[in-house]
Amino acid sequence: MPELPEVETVVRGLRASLPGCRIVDVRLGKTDFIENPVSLVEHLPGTRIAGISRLGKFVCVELIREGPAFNSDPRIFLLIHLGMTGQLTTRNPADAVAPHTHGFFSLDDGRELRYTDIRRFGRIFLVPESLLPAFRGRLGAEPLDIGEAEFNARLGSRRARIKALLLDQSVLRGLGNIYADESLFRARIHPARLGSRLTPRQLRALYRAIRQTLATAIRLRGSSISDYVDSNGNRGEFQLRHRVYQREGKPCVRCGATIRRVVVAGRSSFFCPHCQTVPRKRRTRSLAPTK
DNA sequence: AGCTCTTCCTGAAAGC
DNA sequence: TGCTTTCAGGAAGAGC
Repeated sequence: MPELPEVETVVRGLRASLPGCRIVDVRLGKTDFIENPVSLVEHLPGTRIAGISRLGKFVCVELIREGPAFNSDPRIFLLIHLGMTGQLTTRNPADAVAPHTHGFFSLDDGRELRYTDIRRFGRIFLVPESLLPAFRGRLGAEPLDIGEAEFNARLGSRRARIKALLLDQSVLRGLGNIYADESLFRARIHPARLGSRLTPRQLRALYRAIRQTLATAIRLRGSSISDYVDSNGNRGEFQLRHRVYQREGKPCVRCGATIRRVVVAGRSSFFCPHCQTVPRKRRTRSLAPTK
């Protein structure tokens, strides 16, 4: 499933060849996951791709409407969330169309940008430039940009479980189930521990673990565990480095204990019960000698 | 504030 | 063998 490293890989691939191209035609299949399909067909043809970037798990395509009619607000942003099974690839029109392909964006150089999404958990919508800051404001901080002090403030003050906080896109933007679990393992923190119960040392370890995990995953072009492929249709390799994710019942690479799975924040959470100690239940003072 | 449950969707895997 | 059921999960919304 595409999380920050996968989306970053897709974005880098698209950035290598799309900027400068003009969108000449838009065709859509099923549109129940598209916020306003008519607006795509109306507004995209004729725009030029000025840049491709990533906002959390969103691919952000910067488009410029050229011509005198658009002097006031010429810039629009096409936001694409890949959901669970979304794929964004550049193809030639003659290439076979993969099943569940629901978006075709024809380019003036003859190629086609295609959106494929088996489960249609993705989202596609347009944001005018004037509304982009508001959209960005609803998302949390970029995990690779945030400083340690702000990281501590955002996570260390919260009484929710750390796993829930890592998955909450309004806290940090871009982490999903894989990288949350992998980062917690590397920081030796149990997923059910409360943010406010983390020690300064643990917060530091987590901050570093997230950065290191994401950086390595980007270097290996993401994790391909089900449908993920990059913009050229290639799979990533970070799934080979997973230490806990989907490794229930297997030995911990660090200590040999058996990896376990629990549900935290409604999500499967894989962890090593030896390396990531279970938070202690709150104790009453009954342990003190009664006399 | 934060938790659980539900909804969306499909295909893989488990169950019978 | 083949059909049916269950499950996974990102995000949003409801209800507690």
